[in-house]
Amino acid sequence: MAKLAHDHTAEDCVELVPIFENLSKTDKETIATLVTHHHYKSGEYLFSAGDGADSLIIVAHGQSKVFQMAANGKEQMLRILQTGDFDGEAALFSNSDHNSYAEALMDTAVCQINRQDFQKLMQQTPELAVNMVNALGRRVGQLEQQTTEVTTASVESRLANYLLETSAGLDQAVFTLPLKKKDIATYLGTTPETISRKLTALAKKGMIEKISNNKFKILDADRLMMID
Amino acid sequence: MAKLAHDHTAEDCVELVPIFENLSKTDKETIATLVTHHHYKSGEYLFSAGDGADSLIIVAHGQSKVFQMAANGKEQMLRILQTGDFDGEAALFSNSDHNSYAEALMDTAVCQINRQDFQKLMQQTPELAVNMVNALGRRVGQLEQQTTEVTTASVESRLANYLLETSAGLDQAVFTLPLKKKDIATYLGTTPETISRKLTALAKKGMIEKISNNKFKILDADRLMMID
DNA sequence: CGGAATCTTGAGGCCCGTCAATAACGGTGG
DNA sequence: CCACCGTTATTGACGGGCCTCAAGATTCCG
Repeated sequence: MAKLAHDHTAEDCVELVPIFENLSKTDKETIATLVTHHHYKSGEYLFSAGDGADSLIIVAHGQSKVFQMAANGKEQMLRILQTGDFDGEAALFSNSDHNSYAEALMDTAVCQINRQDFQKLMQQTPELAVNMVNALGRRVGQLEQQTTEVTTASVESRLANYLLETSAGLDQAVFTLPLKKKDIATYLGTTPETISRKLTALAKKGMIEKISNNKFKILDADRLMMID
Repeated sequence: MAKLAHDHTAEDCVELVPIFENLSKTDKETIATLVTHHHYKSGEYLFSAGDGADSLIIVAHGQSKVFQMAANGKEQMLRILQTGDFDGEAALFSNSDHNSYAEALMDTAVCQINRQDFQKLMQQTPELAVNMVNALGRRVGQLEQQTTEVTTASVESRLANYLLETSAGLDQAVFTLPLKKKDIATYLGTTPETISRKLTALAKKGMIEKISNNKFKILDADRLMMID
């Protein structure tokens, strides 16, 4: 069989994912047998609020956004799922529904493990459970950070931090924003118009340089960090 | 020894706390030997940002608030620790520091378990690790909810929800707010002045009745729920 | 190349934060 | 029990940050 870009086997999934790290070879093989695969094209939904949540989802390849929809129709993005990330705390509890949506931002391959299988796995493999505890602990920390920033810092400050993090993650001075302005906006709890305005404001102050509408260069990281 | 209000033994702690539920008697006894106790008076700090985080903290009795301090000096409350709640995802990782503060709102008794002991416990007792995964999963859900509300809903709406939740928790029509306005404010991501104003606004609209400055009665729960 | 989606820019307004002064509360000690 | 003082709450005036609405420019992708 030809090796294609979307050709992922169960073993790939298990190898890729941090929560399965440092498990024994036999454990990994067991897990591989329990995993099912799905592919989603850009724009398709991995799940929607109200869907029954009966499995843990792991992103093997690609990128998806997870967001909630408030009563007034506003979106709030909660996180971007990258390769190796998982979602499904909801899936851990019996009879719970998703309260958020996950939409593929590009073609995305995911692995799923059924709730019951996963619970059994954790019972049999304490290492796995400990890995989960660590991963969830990290996530709690991130969310606490996000909550605090969104309520205490100005949009300009949040945007500056976002730019710094993004460029650091991509590890290059000139970088392309990986998201549309609308998505950046819901991530930072604001609107596309405001993002647009603040970006030109930062450029005018000489902290960043605008190469194209979604390509930027950090000019003065120190000042970006100090925006109130 | 006389039985005093603050007279809690290690067994009490283990019995009280959900994450130790459905463990075997011998497991619980083992845990009891690993636990140390501390008492804090109202206003004292259980820990502060920057402190080394080397143990998991469990509230055996009392109430404490956990909050972060933003760069500009603003507080953001993250949660209230009640009897049976624990904090310390930070404590799960080696060499990590607390990034938040915990202050006792009343006299509070806590149990602590050393990080290494707790990690070992989870390895030996998969049940415990699974309980932790469930507790952290629930917490992730709460935080996602808090993030979404704080960015998408108006202060009036957030306050209305807070009143509904609080009265539901206390299970009585007339209820006393368990927090000072300043604390409610940092919890909802606003200011005491705004809380004050919104409360009188809600009263003026006939949705609540103000009995005293911190005693209220819900008059129209349906309308409270529908505030945009 | 053409249409749709995204982005930009402007004008206007409102929610809410800030500052400040007064009032109410709560605990303490005489 | 009351006077006292620090903390907390209330109310007003004001301003600013950001959202909304709308129109035009640009980009994207088939």
